[in-house]
Amino acid sequence: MTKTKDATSASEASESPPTSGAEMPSEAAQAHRFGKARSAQSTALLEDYVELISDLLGASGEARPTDVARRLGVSHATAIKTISRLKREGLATSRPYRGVFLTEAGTALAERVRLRHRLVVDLLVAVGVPPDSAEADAEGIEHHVSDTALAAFRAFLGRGENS
Amino acid sequence: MTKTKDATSASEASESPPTSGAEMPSEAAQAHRFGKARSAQSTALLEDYVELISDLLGASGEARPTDVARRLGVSHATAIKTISRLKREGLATSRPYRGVFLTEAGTALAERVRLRHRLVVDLLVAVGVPPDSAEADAEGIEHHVSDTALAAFRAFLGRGENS
DNA sequence: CTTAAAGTGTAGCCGTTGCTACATGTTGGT
DNA sequence: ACCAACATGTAGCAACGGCTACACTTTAAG
Ligand SMILES: [Mn+2]
Ligand SMILES: [Mn+2]
Ligand SMILES: [Mn+2]
Ligand SMILES: [Mn+2]
Repeated sequence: MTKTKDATSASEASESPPTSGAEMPSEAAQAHRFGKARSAQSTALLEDYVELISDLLGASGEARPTDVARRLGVSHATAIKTISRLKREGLATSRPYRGVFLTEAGTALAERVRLRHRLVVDLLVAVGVPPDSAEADAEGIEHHVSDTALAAFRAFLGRGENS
Repeated sequence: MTKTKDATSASEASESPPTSGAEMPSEAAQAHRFGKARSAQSTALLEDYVELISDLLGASGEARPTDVARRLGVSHATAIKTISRLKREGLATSRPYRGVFLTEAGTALAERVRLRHRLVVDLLVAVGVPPDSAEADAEGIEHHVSDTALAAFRAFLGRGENS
């Protein structure tokens, strides 16, 4: 390697910590925030599946893996694998060739997720986002909105804790 | 197995597609939305790394892998592996034991991400979300806000295309 | 009833993002 | 100059979420 260490000669004089710009949050606080965002990501997929299955059940009485896959834009194999994760986590049930259904926990989650989805879309529209964009962005945003923020959204929209 | 097929006897009469509730979006549109949310997820991590590295460089002149790891709340091995992905994608450079730096592309991305982050926080606060919650939620939300929505946010906040 | 189409399930692959454990390099204190 | 502490890098593991390919079952057409 012949390490020509002296390469660092010119730049080592001014190692001034600028300290000028904006403050950075504490390490602990920042790590906690990033951790929350990561864990939200891990549940986002489950939430989308449960909400979609609930919609399909409500609209046509059944939720077949292929329909779920087509709506999500993934292969049926992927959908089936994720549905088996839903079952593992107690959110859904399914018997071979008989479609997917939601457990009580799954139904409750779907309800919460559906309300949250609508609230997020409504808030985006209320601040001026075009409806199509609002609907598209909400699909990702919804999974990262805390209950605290949801309450604020409701207040802003002039709804008293319902809807 | 002895498949007693007649088990489906009682329930097969009313296979009415309710069709009553809310309309569902078209399969294609919905799949497209979910796909966008998925791809946003895949860049979210890169965005957070780049923004954080930029912050560290601005605040102290250097961004060491261990600092990045502590701020993100992950192990240093994880941080190093992701940093190597940043390098692979042309966003960062680093020489062993010498810290991480951003390429021009990385710097540009960091700038965009920082502005977007601030805009999202400001909008959340403007609609009544407490600052701490706004900051925490923004960390996840930011990665799913389209340029269209950002423009609407700016307009809502009364800022003409800057900041 | 027979057969083709559609749906379902399984297996095996890959890339990403975590982790722990261990090995190696750098640096500061004495 | 030395050694201990710290930082960095590497290896190997696991879970997740994609995919394609193939096998099987159910449903629909004729
Ligand atoms: Mn969603
Ligand atoms: Mn949704
Ligand atoms: Mn973020
Ligand atoms: Mn951010």
